[in-house]
Amino acid sequence: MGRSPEGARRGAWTAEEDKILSDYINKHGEGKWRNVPKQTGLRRCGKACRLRWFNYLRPDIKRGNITPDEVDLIIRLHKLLGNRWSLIAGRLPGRTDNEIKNYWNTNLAKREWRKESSVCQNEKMETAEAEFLQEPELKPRTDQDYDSNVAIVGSSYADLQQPPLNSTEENESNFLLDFDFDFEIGQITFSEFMDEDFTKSQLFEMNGLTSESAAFSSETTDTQVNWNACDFDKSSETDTPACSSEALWSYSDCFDVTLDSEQGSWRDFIDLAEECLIWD
DNA sequence: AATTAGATCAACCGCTTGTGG
DNA sequence: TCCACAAGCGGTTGATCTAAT
Repeated sequence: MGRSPEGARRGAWTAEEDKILSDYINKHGEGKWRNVPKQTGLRRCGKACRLRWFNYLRPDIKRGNITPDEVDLIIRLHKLLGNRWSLIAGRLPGRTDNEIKNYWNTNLAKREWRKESSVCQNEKMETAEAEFLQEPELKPRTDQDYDSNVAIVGSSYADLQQPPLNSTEENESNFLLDFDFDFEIGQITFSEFMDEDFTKSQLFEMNGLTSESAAFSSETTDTQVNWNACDFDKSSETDTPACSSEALWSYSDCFDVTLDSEQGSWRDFIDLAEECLIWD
């Protein structure tokens, strides 16, 4: 869609316009936004109607200040996802992508930038490297953890932080710095996700692929993984403790994560996963 | 009280993606 | 496979508010 059609009103919405739009959506449901102005008489383009509904009129919109918990989550999600506001908003019930984007640009971006710039460049490099290479701190599992539906991820993923056992210095570096994957999950358990999807050898088996260097993909009934140029090899493991969590991780969006020294470590990713599990 | 600068956020715009014929 | 249309997304704009002078 391009510019607003000739004659369409622009600028702030009036209470009357809001009521007309709300009444229409409540009666007919969302969708067919182009029809909305025609059928309601609103002098707004369909796109503007959609935006107004999603960002302001929806009944489940949460009003009021962003809480410290939400701020923390936004920062962590942004670290992993970048400016993918819609994805970030999807993990903050009642918040819109526009709201989060505005909040980031007016509050957090500057704060994060100041934090970043206060660290000496050399120090920063050392810290990032140290964090990246650090062993993950595995949380002890307790009954309370299960009761509160907090997912505790076991040591099955700890191995993911390790370079391939037979790695050379060169591909170890690639593993740590250039690991890149896309995945799309319908609804699987976290243990399935961790134990199955991250096993390159299994994926190769599933696809009958043999080339270590080729990009490859796997499709099962509920999981799709596209994995590129990964040097990870888990096949040499003899004992992989099962992940303790049986919580479902429901995540229907395509979730792109690039794990490199700039964006974060495996630990960041696992932290994020835990956040998701707590909500679900 | 008036002016100005900076902050905020709703709304807009252009582009991309998804879908159906 | 192509095309047209609808929907979604993220960057940007500009009106309004607020604090400082």
